[in-house]
Amino acid sequence: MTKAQTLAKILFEFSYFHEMHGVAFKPRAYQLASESVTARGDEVEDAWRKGGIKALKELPGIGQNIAEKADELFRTGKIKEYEQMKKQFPVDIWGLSRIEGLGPKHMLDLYKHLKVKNINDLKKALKAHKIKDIPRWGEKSEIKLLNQLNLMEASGGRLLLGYVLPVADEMVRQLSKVKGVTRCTYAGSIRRRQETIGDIDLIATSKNAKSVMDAFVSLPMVESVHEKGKTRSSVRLKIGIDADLRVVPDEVFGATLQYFTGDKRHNVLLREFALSKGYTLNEYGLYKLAKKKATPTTPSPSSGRRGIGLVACKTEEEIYEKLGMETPAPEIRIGEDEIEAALKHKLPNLLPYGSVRGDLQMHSTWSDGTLSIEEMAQAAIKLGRSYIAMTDHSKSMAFINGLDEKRLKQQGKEIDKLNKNFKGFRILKGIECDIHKDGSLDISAAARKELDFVGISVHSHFHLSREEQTKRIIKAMEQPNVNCFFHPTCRLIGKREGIDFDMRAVIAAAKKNNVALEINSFPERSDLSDRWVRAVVKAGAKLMINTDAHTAEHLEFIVLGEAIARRGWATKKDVLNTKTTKEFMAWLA
DNA sequence: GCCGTTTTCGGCCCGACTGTTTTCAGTCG
Repeated sequence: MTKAQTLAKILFEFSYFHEMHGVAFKPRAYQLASESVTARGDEVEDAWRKGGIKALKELPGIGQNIAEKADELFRTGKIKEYEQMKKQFPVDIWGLSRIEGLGPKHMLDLYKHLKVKNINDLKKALKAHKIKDIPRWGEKSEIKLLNQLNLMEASGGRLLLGYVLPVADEMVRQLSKVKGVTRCTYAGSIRRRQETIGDIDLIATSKNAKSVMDAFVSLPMVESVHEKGKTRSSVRLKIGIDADLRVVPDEVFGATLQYFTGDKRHNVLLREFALSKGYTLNEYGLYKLAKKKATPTTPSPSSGRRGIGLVACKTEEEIYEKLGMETPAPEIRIGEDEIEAALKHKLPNLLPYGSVRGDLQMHSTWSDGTLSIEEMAQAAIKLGRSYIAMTDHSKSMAFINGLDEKRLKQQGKEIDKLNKNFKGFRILKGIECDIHKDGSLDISAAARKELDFVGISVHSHFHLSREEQTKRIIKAMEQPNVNCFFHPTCRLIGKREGIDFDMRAVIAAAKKNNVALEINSFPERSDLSDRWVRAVVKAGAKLMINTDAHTAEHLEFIVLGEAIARRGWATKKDVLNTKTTKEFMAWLA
């Protein structure tokens, strides 16, 4: 954990601690401060280094008291008040809070009655069926808690792509600098851009494998070493997953990359197909078999290295080509119909990374964002966007200062003013408009008409019946001046299942009403998922890829959304915000 | 504990659902 992460965690724990004791207002203050620190990361410590407590107080949500605590942490590595609090309440608040539905009051109950301090204690208590006997708890609460624990653990051990990718990039960067390394990259689920990652697979080519291994096990992000061999090592990373490194000779890089990129099902299908054509495929290359009939044993790596019957190994493209097919992009290697399409040379021309020109969902300090409209715009310009839509929340979201029609109008004036100063960049006046239970919208038709862009989304009534939910969403889509349906399923990976509705009916309604479906790039959301993207593409409806940014750094999530689009076989024409500003405005009109 | 072109003191804006209860506490967004 970086110091900023530690600080964010401590502030979060203070928030829960105060909340469980019924303290007013402090919980929210600590919560906001925690989020503010999380959003800014290492910038917080940088600010402190430059300007001490005074600089810390400049950050939103941080006043005298919290600035002093941060100062104490940065100077001494500890916060006294926090240590005292932990003595009084030695509970892993941070860890337990990952369980959905387990809030501060319940945590206090569990500790007071059953001395539950962490996940392990909780499991024991659940097993002994002791939880239902706590006052105000019952059979159902116990079952629900067990289910939520299981749901969290099912996703546990896997981390979201968006948070693993920077670590993997940094490992590749550092290993590439090691003397003797010719090439280094990641393969596996990261290269395929799966939404969650179980471990990091790295490949390097070098004539001096040992020096690469030495460097690998002593990388700063490594916590401990499982094994260290001549060509393969495995380590535990500080972020809580493993990383494996394989070192091979440079000549066989393509074969190794193909082999370790997977996925498993894709490779099985590909190897079966190779066998049927009289080849065999392993991590050292594609080999022609001597006899027509396939040998039951896999050729040993040593025979592979000697190159007996070697047909291809330098690049992936060479291997796929010798097998008579196009090379499927890593993102679509899932062992379904991609090999068939590759053989027919009918693979789609996937949306290239960097195609998105406009980002159409983001938040400012007008609702729950951390930066002003201008700051968000400047950050978007820096990333090369041509246009953005400012889509703060609507009034139903009162707890985060959602906008009513009046404030929306005021915000529009601010945007008009800002737009006058931009050249080749435009802020669209937008809203993230709540869909009410009955499918009506939170912002009036008259007010929507004044906006450039309207996104609609579900933030309430997650548990309607499938029929009601479908009806509600379609009714919302049929309203005038609606352009995009934001994070359609509302799922949060590892935390919350999506809402239940008839997706195909909604896709059809989207097409009919000219409403785009969003690919929300925020790592926890990744919503729509790759599977639904493919359904949208097949149905001929349109997509938009947005970040849902609440701060500047979030704007960089767009590549994650592009990855989802690629995994869903989307091309440039399927995604509306690949259009130029002029084209996009024309579409809106 | 934070915040301030309505305040340096006095606000901090809600509403639904669930599970436990016969009136409400806890959680979420």
